[in-house]
This record gives sequence, C-alpha cells and structure tokens, in this order.
Amino acid sequence: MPKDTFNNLSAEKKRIIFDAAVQEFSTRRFSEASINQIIKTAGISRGSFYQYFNDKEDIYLYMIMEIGKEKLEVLSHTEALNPDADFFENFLHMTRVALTWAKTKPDYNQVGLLMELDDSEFIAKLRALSTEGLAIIKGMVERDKQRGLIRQEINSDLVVEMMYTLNINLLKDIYRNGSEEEMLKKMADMYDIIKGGIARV
Amino acid sequence: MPKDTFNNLSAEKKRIIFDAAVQEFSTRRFSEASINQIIKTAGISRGSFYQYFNDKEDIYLYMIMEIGKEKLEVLSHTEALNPDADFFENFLHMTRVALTWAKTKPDYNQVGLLMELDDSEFIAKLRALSTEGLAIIKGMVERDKQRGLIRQEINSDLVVEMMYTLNINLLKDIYRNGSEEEMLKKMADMYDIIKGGIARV
DNA sequence: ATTCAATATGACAACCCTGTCATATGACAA
DNA sequence: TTGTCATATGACAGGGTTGTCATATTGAAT
Repeated sequence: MPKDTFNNLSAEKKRIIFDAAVQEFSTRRFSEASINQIIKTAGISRGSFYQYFNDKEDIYLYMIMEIGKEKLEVLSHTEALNPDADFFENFLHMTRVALTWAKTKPDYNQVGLLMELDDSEFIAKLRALSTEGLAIIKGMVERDKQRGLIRQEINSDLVVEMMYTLNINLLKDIYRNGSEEEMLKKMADMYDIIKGGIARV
Repeated sequence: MPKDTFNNLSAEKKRIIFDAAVQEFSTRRFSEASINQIIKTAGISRGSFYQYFNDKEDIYLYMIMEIGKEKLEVLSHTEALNPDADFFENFLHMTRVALTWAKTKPDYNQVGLLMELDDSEFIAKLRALSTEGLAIIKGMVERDKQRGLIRQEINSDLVVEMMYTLNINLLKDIYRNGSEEEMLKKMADMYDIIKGGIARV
C-alpha cells in the first residue's frame, strides 16, 4: 500500500522504483535489504522514498503484488492441461511452467527464493498467506485417490508437503544447474520415485 | 582457529564465551549475528574479543568445531544398528538419533538450521565441507541395490538428495511440531512413500 | 619490591542503517 | 504576478555495527 504520492507518479518513474526494489530484494533477503540501496539505484531522494512508502515492508509488499500481477498475466496465457490429467502430469506441468517463468524472469524468481530463506516475522506472515496453491495441489491428490490412481491410505498433506519441499529445493539450483531440460528430467525422476517408490517389487 | 590468548584461558571462561556464541548464533543467522551481543552475553570487553578471535568467522568456526566434538562424543555412545539393516532402517535410525540429539541440545540444532538458512559466502563454503555424511548414505543406497532391495535403475544421488532435503525440512518444524513421536511417525511415513510410492498397484 | 610480558579494557573512528523535518522547488489557479 | 498546494530534497538525530589502539591491569619471575 504505497501512498497517494506514489500512485500519482508517472508510469515510468513507478517502474524505475519498482525495478530498483526488485534489484535489491533479489540480491539480499528482506531483512538485509537496504532502503538506501533502493533509493540510490532508483535515483530518488531519501525524503521522496518516505513520501511514497511507509517503510521497507511497504515497498516490498507493493513489489510482490506487482510481480504477482505480471505472473498472473503470463500464466493466464499458458495453455491449459487436459482436465483429466493425473496428479503427476499436473504437477509436472506446473513445474514446467514455473521453470520457464523462472528462466524468463530470473530476478523475480530470486526474490521468491530469498523469501523462502528469510525467517523474519513479516516474511513469515506473508508466506502464510500464499498457501492457496497448496490446497489446489492437495485437491488433485485427493481426486486421484477417488479415481483409484493413488492409494487410499496415503496421507495427502504429506505428499503435498514433500512435493513442495522438493520443488523449492530444486528451484534453488536453477542457475547453477545447467539446462532447463536437465532440471525437468531431474524433477520428473523425483516424481517417479514418489509415484512408484524405489523398492524392488 | 582462535588465537593463543584464547587457548590460554581457563576452561570455564572458554565455556562462557562458547555459550555466548551458541546463544547468539542460535538466535540469529551468521550474517546477522553480532559480536557486540556475544561480548555482552559473555561479559568480556570488546578488546578482549579481538585478542581471542580474528573476527566473527573465527569464533563461528570454533563454535562449530566444539559442537562437532560434543556431538561425536554423544553419537559414539549410541548403540550401533544391525549391520545388515537396509537403507531405510539405517536412515530411520539416524533420524531417530538426530532427533534425540536435537531435543537434547536444541541450541546446537538451531545453529545448524540457521546455517541451512544462511546464504553468505562463508557459510556456503562451510556447508560444502560437510558432505561426507552424504557419501555414506549414498553407499547404503548402493549396497541395497546390490542386494536387490532397491531397483537398479534408481539414481542413488537423487535418492540421497531427496532424503536429505526432506530430512532438513522436517527438522525445521521440530520446535513447532509437538512431540518427538509425531515427528518420527511423519518421517517414517515419508520414507514409506519413497520406498513404495504412492501409486496404486 | 621491581620489572616485564601477557592480557584486559573501553574510547574511538569509520562505516552502515532508518525515519523525520524544515526548507526548496515545482506547477497550477486566481 | 502572486498565492497555494503537492512534491522533492538532503541534513540531521539516533541507533546499530566492526576493528583498532593507547593505556591500564595482572601475574609471575627475578
């Protein structure tokens, strides 16, 4: 929730400030990021910053919302998957999309990863808000239980947690770990393990 | 590598300083931890600190080594597992031991978790050093492949990485997530999924 | 008791950071 | 042109951090 003064700014100037924020928050985690750095990059004065935002949380929130909008914009243009696809197909598809997104907007992705690393009060609250995604995934697991694709006695929450954890973990390596295909392969292999187990039958 | 001056100190005084370090590094991650705080807690002067250690890295390393020694001391008294036990039994056993350790020395455990959260140059290097553990686990996986307990085509490294990631993730919840048994149950369930998969056969 | 080396100390410089506020600048209206 | 309101500015206070260094204290040996 930036102040009115900020909203009155020209789109270009807003963009400059947004970019500066992204640059800072993709480099240092929230608690270590510095307003000083942002205003230097954006080329605005200290006083102006506080005329635009209340504090660091304020601009962070604004930035996250903007990123969210952009992401939604892109994702809405993504081809939908066959509605009958099973959990794994769905998840892999989501992973593919997420991976592409991360490659397209590496800065935005970094912001997300650093968010995962942060443990400040504020970020914890923020993270707690973005759990609807997990509910959807859980729904997919349970549908597959209904359809007899996944065993009844499996704990859906646990599966979701595992997949989520592994997914985040893999995203961390994204810039180290060479090509997109390699990463997708790795993900697919992990999912196969979750699906079929590693034990010899 | 503390300086000689530190090593000449009485065991009690060394312990006081070690404890102060643990207190600080179990509360704030390395990059955010403050020498000021440590000297305040330990009740020593700023000047003395720099007569004992070169800098924050120095005392951190010392602390990690000490913790390592203590841990080794405890673990060496842990009953060994049946040498024929399979990978999962072994891993679960290790988990059990790790969990007990974490409950016994919550501060030390916190230090480790915060290390996992940190992304500073220094901590990254440090973490890279502690990978021998993973090699052992990989060895166990491969032995089970030999014995025909785990399918040949499974990628051992991947399995190790998955187990490790899930394990760390679970340790994070340790203070939130109630009882030790609950956690062990959760771990066991996760391992079951890795072992047998979630798909209906 | 005196001397001398080891150790302890905290004031200090230098560098970060944040949030405020009096003042300057701009732009538009009367 | 002058007044007024919105916006821009950077100096400033107050807080944090680290590493150094001249000085004080201690303790042990002569």
